[in-house]
Amino acid sequence: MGRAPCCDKNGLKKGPWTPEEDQKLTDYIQKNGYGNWRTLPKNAGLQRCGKSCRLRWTNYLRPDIKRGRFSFEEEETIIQLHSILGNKWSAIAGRLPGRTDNEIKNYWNTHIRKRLLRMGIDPVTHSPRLDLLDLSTLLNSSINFSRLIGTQPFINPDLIRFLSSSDSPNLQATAPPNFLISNNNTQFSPSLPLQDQPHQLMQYDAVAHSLPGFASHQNDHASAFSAVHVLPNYGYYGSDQSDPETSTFQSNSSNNFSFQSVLSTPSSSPAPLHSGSNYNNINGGTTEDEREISYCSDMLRFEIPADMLDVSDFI
DNA sequence: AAAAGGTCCAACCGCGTTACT
DNA sequence: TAGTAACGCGGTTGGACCTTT
Repeated sequence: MGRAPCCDKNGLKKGPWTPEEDQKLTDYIQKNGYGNWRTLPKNAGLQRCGKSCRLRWTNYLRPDIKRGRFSFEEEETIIQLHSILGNKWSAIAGRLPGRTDNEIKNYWNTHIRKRLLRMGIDPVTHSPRLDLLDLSTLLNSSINFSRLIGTQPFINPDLIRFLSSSDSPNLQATAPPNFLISNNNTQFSPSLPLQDQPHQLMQYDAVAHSLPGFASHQNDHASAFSAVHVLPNYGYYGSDQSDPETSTFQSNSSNNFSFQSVLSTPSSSPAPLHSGSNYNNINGGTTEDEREISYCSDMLRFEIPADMLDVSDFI
């Protein structure tokens, strides 16, 4: 019944690989390929289990592995793919030639994740963190605008009560979604990921009003309304927010979200968003802080080639 | 110069899925 | 079809190295 045991676990070596072991593994795979990890260690004369050999090969010895610092474009790609795929490191690695899932995972946890946190962006949801925002500004702008256009408040009264209470110190963008109201009465679905929730638009609406970058709209509610309602699902990148024709995020079509709409490059865009001088020295000594500033200045406009972001096979 | 704290990354662990008998 | 092991993936760890005090 079942397969024969792949190997005798007893007596197998663990821990760091020696140069001799690396050479044995490399020589064997170059001659015979790596079709069967179960029998490979024995045939190659290694006191390792197949799993360890596979890991060593795929993460370190593979000849096509790209070494060295991640480029700015690679970082961007990782961030955007992560916002869509989550912690699907192997899927992300598949879009970054020469990079391994382990390498990307490590880089995310040690660099990108921390940078996003410093920028006030939740690295899990890729949303601005509400606990870092001025909540009174958020509430006032929302309520004042409601008065102006004569509609119901944008924010659920439950949210106001929640924010007013003293026991909500850690409110984030991941706060209970029932606090948010969609203007077309769509409901939160627990089975859907957060980014697919129809009311997320309204969540960004509220957040956007309190972001510094939206200050210029504070005295122009009409334009603020327009801009907010064409925001793509991920607040710091996407298509041209000022042009409703290039976005499927119309105020009356928040259920029409498609990954294609997020991933595709609007034909009306005259140039890649990162073609500016900010990105001319990406691999030539860009510091962590400089990268962070670049991210901050472009939080609301990100773009990468659509073919790189074709994730239809993961959905 | 040395200790403390932080960062980086290779490697291991555990679990879900797939393949085999 | 059931049982078992291999495979592949994401999460975590441990130690080497670096930076700061």
